[in-house]
Amino acid sequence: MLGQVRRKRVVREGKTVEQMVRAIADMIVTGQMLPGEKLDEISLATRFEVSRTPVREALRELGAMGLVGREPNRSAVVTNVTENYLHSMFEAMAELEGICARLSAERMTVDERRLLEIEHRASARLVHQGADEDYAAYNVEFHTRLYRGAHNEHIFELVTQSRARLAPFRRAQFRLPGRLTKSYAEHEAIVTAIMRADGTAAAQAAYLHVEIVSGVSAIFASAGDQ
Amino acid sequence: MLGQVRRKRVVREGKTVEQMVRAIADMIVTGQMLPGEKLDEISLATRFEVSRTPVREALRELGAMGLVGREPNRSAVVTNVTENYLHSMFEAMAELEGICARLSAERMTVDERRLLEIEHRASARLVHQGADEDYAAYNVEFHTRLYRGAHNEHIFELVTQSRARLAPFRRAQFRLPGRLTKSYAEHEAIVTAIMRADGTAAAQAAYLHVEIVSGVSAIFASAGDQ
DNA sequence: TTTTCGGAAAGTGCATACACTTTAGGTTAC
DNA sequence: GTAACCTAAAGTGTATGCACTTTCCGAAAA
Repeated sequence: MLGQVRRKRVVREGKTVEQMVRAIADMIVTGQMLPGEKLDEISLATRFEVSRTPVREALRELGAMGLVGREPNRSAVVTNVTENYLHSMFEAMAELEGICARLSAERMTVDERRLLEIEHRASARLVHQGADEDYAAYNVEFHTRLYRGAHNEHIFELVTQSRARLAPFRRAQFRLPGRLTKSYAEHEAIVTAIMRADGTAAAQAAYLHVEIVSGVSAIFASAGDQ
Repeated sequence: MLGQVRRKRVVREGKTVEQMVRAIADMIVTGQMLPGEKLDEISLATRFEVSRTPVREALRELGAMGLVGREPNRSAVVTNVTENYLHSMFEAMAELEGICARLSAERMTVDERRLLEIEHRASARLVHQGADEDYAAYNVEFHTRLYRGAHNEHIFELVTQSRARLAPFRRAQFRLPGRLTKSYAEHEAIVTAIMRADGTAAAQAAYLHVEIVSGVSAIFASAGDQ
């Protein structure tokens, strides 16, 4: 059974690296890999059953995305930011979400508005059930809707990218008692303003919402420091 | 003299890829390479006197930065965006600069404010001389000062990255007659607002400034389309 | 006991090799 | 003359090899 190496698809679709990037990014964003953890090329190569070459390319891309840090001649490391930088990311997030909310209030189509409101109302059930996992998933969707509603591709990319980078540091915010209910109320303010096409109010409500999340998450972030 | 291959530094500082990224990015941003142009790995490898391996990593990174586009089994291409996307980038830029200006108005130290004003006044000379090259260089500095003045690292990164991606499409704006003088006047409005610590006015002035640049540059962008 | 030093083991950086894909001409069929 | 096909050349995707660097650990020195 020597050399029985199951040649994975010999057809070249050029997707190997992309898949690895997604897989690794997901592990980082969902917290299966923690800030500070090392990512050595050989282990990853073994894990994904490829050679080091595509692994290196994936790490390079993750580095450019800001999810891992790289220094010459040493292993890539899941990005761990200073408290100061973390704060700047939350602030940036608040500003960006504010912009998205304002633009959404001004530009969302009738359908987009309707869907936003319907889904928001529906999320009340999750709050009452105290289903934090499900609410967290809904929450991601809610914010994505806001980003899309701004009808600006580049801003969408910026805010999405920022959110991914921030994700490893804001885990588990909904486990705090009462946070679910408050989050719902904050969403309510944003939705209402958007339905009224009141850009200023929407921006303000969104900014406040992120600022609160920032405060809640910071606790967890500092707890995870080494 | 066979195999006389001038071993480039045998010492591994791990900077090869980084240097190439910078070099290529610079060519794209300064317009030595135009949107749509192909970047084939072999030519680049020859040009930089390295093998394809580091070239590929550099291209991967440039791809993540948004400066080149990549598709499976074909050469990397200098990013060429749709008019729609270009518009979204300009709008994002205006929003981001608005934020930076507002935060600068609120947060710049006394020294930063002083320097901003002094340099701004000094740039009047370049305007009178009609030195568009030099003014363009100063202009980059001026905006960088604004980005830094916001005292937010992440926003600085976002806006810097966006500016780089936009650069290939806004070349030569200062060659339009009268643009230099108008640009100076717009800067003046921003500087004045910042000196007065009037965040709202600064944001508004900065937004307007970018919006005007956007209009001016769009002409060139569409002229460069293929 | 702690520090310092040496050297093997583990890991990164780049070159090279080769399989596979796309591209570009030229040739044949219509 | 044009369209369809075929094939060689050019180019990309990944594996492998080797030089170099970092890391780790045990032995010697303080």
